[in-house]
This record gives sequence, structure tokens and C-alpha cells, in this order.
Amino acid sequence: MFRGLIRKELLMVHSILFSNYGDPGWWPGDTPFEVAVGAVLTQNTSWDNVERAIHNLKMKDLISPDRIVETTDEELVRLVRPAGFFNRKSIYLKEFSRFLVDRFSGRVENLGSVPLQRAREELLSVKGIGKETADSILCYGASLPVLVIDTYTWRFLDRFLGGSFPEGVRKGDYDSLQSFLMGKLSGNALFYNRFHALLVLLSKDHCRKTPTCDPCPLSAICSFGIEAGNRTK
DNA sequence: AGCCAGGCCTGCC
DNA sequence: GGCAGGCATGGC
Repeated sequence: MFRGLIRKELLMVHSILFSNYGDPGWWPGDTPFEVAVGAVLTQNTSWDNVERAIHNLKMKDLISPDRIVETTDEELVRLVRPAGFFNRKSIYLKEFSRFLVDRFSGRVENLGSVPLQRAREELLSVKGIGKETADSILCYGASLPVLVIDTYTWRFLDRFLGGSFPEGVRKGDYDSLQSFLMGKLSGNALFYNRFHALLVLLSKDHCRKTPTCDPCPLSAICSFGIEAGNRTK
């Protein structure tokens, strides 16, 4: 049977998680460009490995689109290596940097100078920038009102709803889940920022392969937690 | 030892 | 327009 998911319930999730975790203060990074670099490097990669790569770039003063553009591919590959997929990611970073310099004066913040949908499309035209990476750059780098969808978001929702998805949302369909959640939440940039970040914190603590629902802050309203609770009684 | 981690591109069909 | 296969490191 289909379990509904309404605005009120989603706001409750946010409220509970915010009380539990506080303001996540995302995304880690000293500058918007560093946030964007992290978004590219973390593709299918643990954050620990990304930090090593960012550290390497910082040591060479390369957290700057102008500097990355003028760096040799060999050097970039060497520095990005700890983040994995280094042959691709080094190219992605350079393509993104060139795009940013050419189109937005090298400033991630300037993505907000054009209509949001337009900025997203332009980002998606860059090789190596897919939907999640584009939205991460827009939300966490440029502080624009976009909700990031990632594997944590899917896993949370799957568990929370007990294996089903809302009407119109199909598993793996990024745009459908994003428009569903943003339509329900109708939040501002800060709200979307926090909502996604809080879901990641929750998922890392509780929504793993072998879920640890006790003491999950959502156990009272999550269908998976309720089932687990019932089983133990 | 093998699986996993905040994807994305390419080449098939 | 969906779907496998490839990409690669470091931690557990």
C-alpha cells in the first residue's frame, strides 16, 4: 500500500534532524571555488580521499580557476591522484575552470547572475559535470535555491517510505525526485542546503547497509525504524 | 580479499 | 532513452 509523503512530514524530518544535528554548516571549503572543486572530486569517492587531493592542490596554490587552467595535465593528474579516477577528474577540473573563466569571470558566485535554470544548463554542458555535481555547485558554491539529490537522498527516502516512492518519482530518476521534493518543500537556498546536508548526516549514522535504527532520531516516524522497532518487541 | 565511497561518460541497443 | 562497462584511490 502506498504511504503518502506530504509537506508537513518532510518539514518534520527537517525539524527533527536540525534539533539533533544542529546547523551542518555545509559545504566544507574556504571559498566557493574550493566547494566546486570538492563537488567534482567527490564523484563516487569518499570525502577523506578528496581532502588529500584538495590539500595537494592547496600546497601548489591551485584552488583558483586561472591557476588550474595554466597547469599541465601531468601535474594536475599527479595532485588529484588520491581522489581516484584521476585521469578523468583532472580533465574535468580543467574544463570546469576554463568554463568558469570564459563564462563567469572565474567566479562561482557569478552563476547567480543568470536565471537559475540557465546556469544549471550551462554547468551541465561542461564535460564531467552531471546533475548532482551541478546542483552541488549551485547550492553549496553559489548559494542558490537548489536541492541536491544523491545516493544518500535515495537511500533515506527508500527506507523512510518502506521501499516505495511517491507518485511520479521513479527510482534513479534524478529530476523527478528533485522536483517532487522541491515542490513539497518550496524552501529557500539555506533551507535546501540544510535539508540535504542533514539527510547526509542521518544516512551516514543510520541508513547504512545494515541500518542502525536505534537511536535514530527519526525512528518514530520512519517506516523502516517502526518495522525494526516492531520486530524487536 | 573484497566491497564500498556524496557520479559521469561512452557505446551499445 | 535506458543500461552495462569503465574509471581508481584508500579504509575497513
